Amino acid sequence: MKPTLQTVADALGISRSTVSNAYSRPDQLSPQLRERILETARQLGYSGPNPAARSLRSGRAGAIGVVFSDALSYAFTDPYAVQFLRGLAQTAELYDTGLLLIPVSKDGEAAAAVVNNAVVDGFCIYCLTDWHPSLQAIRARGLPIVSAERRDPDNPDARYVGIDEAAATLAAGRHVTGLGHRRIALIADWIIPERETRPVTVADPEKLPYYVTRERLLGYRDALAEVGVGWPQIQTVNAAQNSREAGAEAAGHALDRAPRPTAILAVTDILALGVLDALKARGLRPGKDVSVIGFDDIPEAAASRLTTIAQPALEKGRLTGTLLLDPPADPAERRILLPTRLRVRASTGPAPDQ
Amino acid sequence: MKPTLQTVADALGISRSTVSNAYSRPDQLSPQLRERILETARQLGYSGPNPAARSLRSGRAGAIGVVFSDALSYAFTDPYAVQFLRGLAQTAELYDTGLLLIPVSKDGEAAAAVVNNAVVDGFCIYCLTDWHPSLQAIRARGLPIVSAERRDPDNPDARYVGIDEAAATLAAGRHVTGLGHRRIALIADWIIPERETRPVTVADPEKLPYYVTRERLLGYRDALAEVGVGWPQIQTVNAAQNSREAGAEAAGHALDRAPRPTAILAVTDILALGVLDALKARGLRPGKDVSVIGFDDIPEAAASRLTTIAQPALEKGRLTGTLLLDPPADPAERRILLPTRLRVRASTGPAPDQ
DNA sequence: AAGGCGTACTGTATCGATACAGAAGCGCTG
DNA sequence: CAGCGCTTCTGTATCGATACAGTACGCCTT
Repeated sequence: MKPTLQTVADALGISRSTVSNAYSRPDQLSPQLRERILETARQLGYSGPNPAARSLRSGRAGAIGVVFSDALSYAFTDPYAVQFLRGLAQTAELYDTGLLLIPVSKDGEAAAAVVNNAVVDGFCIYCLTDWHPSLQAIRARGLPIVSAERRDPDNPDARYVGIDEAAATLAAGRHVTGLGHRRIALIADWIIPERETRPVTVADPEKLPYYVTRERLLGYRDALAEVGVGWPQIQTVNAAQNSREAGAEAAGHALDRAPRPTAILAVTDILALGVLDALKARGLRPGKDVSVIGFDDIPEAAASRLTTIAQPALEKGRLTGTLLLDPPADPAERRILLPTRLRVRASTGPAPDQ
Repeated sequence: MKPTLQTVADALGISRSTVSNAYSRPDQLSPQLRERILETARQLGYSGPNPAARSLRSGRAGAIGVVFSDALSYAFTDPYAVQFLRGLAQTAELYDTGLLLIPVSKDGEAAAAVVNNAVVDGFCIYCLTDWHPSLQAIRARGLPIVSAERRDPDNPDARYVGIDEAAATLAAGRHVTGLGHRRIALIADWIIPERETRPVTVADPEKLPYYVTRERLLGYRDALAEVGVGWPQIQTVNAAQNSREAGAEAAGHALDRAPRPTAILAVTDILALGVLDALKARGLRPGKDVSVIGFDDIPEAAASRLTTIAQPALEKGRLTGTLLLDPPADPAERRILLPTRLRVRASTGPAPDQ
């Protein structure tokens, strides 16, 4: 039989409450008694209050849940996501809090079940499509939620840390049009719910379901519209997932078609690196024959000389943690928009003469 | 007031147990009643059984704890660690289980507190020095433990997934001595408990406290002994941490000393990449002027043409998860040794004539 | 009609702690 | 020495569920 608080209390002939205080509120008893209690506990092999019981009674969990729409393992494949998580972890550490990574890749019922089972004090949501079934499960829990992405359209007061996605790609788009590019392809994941890499026709980009993809494409749309390139003239290719391979395959669809686009704009660096791979495979020179832009400025982007939009991923993670664990009193400070910056490197250059 | 099981039961005039069964054991009641219960719950805004209460009563937590000795954020910086976690996450996902990342960077008491607060069904331990204070806290919890590293010296029956570290570096060391190298420097983190980058003298490598460093260095020692190079002749440099920068700095200590070593063997790829940086900074050619070996075979290793020892990190993670969540009945199968492979690339070559 | 059996549901004990109100002890004041 | 306030400890109610034994009842045997 595992020892409990009661076991220790009985061994010393004192009250259970006092033993509890020895662990949780050292100021409530004399140091001598506390030391005696801890010593006795050690001898009995009692390892401290049962976390589940403590959590039930106190209402605190000592962990925050991190919910990802994709397979949980995705969290570890994208350097941007890794960087974000690192920031979040840094804050969590400050507050002696654990990070519970929650997989929600399954169907609705299973996803909700996992969310409902999580012993946490709050949720950080991240890369969730607007319609994801786990979202309503998360809301139903009634715990604090911080979006690491966007203002909650249903609840404008909800906390979030984000960037102005559309403004970022607007600037990048202007860079490209300024270089004379007019024949342009856009590559993104989650344009369509299906996981297929293929050209798609998007009637109205405002209606795209996944926030990040939608906003970034809208920024590019607006930049191109400024120079008279209408949305229907822009080729869009869906990538099955956010991976280098999918990016390369998607780029293939754009490149192996005449006339070839002079610029390919991807919504993430991972996809853009795939585009560079596709160029290389075809003997095309980035920034000369075809210009390429990514998003995130992951470390590999600099090494590959990829023009991209930098966003402060680590800071985003840190602030997300702060909003969750120690939110500022002023509600206005609970909504944070971080700056982005266009990083021009060798992968963009003047549009080639045709 | 948040609704509870009782609220729902009262609303329907049925027993609390039945409502509980509707969620946890659907086979115990008729589908019609179950549907009515779930519907009522929905209307009352009841989001399912409270996880802490459920966990307390049932004894199950639906999460496994992952404990790191270093700052929690370290988990996300080393590609090897990331790969391992990915594998672990894949298995966790199969069992609808979350992954609780536990920071144990603090002093003993704080580290133990965090471990004792974790609502988990088991622990995966990983990169913990043998003496780490959280270790005994983890053991005291009495939950299943899987080491992602090594056989537990105190309990040979304990589950683990590991590799034969010493055999791996023995093979790598023979590769180096076969190329004629005799003047050799070893670079490792955790040779000494202090976080300082500097040359150190290790009287007896068998006594090094950190398992991985110890075993890998012992393999190299044995390989060198085979060609008559004794331990005292080998230069050892401690790296303050497992980072590229520390690797470069450590390599500096070895390189800026006459006579210069012809081979530098590092215990991780991250450190070895730093060594390559240091060579570059000095105009030295890897594999010609100085040979370099790493360990892990992270993706960057191939890109940098680094000779290294590959270990199946993803598989290690997956199997660790399986041992924790669904251990094989046969105890012998609970101890797994995975294969490693020497990957010879351009960073090693014949020892230069002097 | 008595007996047996399976299904569907109920009721109570219990998981292991914390919250909170209250009691005891003790030194100090006037 | 009564009265007060402080510190230290006690005792009971409670957190929200699950386990498990037990009841009720319909249906089939014999």
